[in-house]
Amino acid sequence: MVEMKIGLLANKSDCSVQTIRFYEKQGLLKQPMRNASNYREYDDGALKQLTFIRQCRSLGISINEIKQLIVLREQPDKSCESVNQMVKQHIKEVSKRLDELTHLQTVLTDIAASCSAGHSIGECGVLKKLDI
Amino acid sequence: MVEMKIGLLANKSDCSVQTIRFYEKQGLLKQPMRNASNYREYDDGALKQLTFIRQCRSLGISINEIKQLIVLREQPDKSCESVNQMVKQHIKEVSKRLDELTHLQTVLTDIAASCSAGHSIGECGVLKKLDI
DNA sequence: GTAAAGTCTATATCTACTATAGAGTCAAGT
DNA sequence: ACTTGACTCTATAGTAGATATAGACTTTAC
Repeated sequence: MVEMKIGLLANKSDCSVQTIRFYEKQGLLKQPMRNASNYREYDDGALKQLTFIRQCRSLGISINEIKQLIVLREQPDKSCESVNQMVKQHIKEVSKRLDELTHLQTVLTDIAASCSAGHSIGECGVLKKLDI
Repeated sequence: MVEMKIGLLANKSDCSVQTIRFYEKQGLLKQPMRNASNYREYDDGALKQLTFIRQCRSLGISINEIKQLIVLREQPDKSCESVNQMVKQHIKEVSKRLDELTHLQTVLTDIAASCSAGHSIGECGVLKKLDI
């Protein structure tokens, strides 16, 4: 398929129509051609670009970082050091978040276990734990 | 200490001054007394309340849920079932997020490992992986 | 007396979307 | 031809949970 309108692109990319327009406004997707009715017309290149964006987003790469990656991709001769740094940084952040959530899980589980027999707010073990 | 101004409360509660005012506007903290200069004057009860709020927030409990908890706490005779439900729900969500992040970690690690020898954008294994 | 630090309100900014209103367009069915 | 529903358009507002800023006032320390 050579051309498609925004709805079909949304289908193909598992991305809502509004999000596509949002990415365009953010400068992640370049402005597509418009047909006689002012409808956006996309080609397969746009689908590729959008797929790249979604892949990055699913990895927790921010919109600003994606912008940088898009610029970098146009300069094949430059060093890819910053790309590696970005990925390593994300690994660090994810590790940190994993640690936090793991700890949170134990705390929440402990709190849940303290539900007392009476089941009234006044003697609620859960609320007592929340109160530190 | 019987009374304190917002800066000291912020210190004691590990919470910024702006955040305290924000919680007040959200209805989590009741409006404190004001001194002659219109400065907020807090007592230890406010500190306790704020500590409760921060504890809940650190557990991922939303502001709206905290509002509900605050209402519930005033009714000691009612059932604490909804409190338990809330905690259980959070445990579920944290579990889900942990799974997601664990998967993300493996994907990111795999991508990082694909950094090729050349270290140029053009042959960047990392960027190639991002391109699906 | 003056300067720094603290406080006040109101408003804007952040991230990444999501939702809505109101208008225009297009294709299928009757 | 007409209508109905699905699709598209723009512009604007809303979400969560803060965080930051501007401009004015007050207090505190020297």
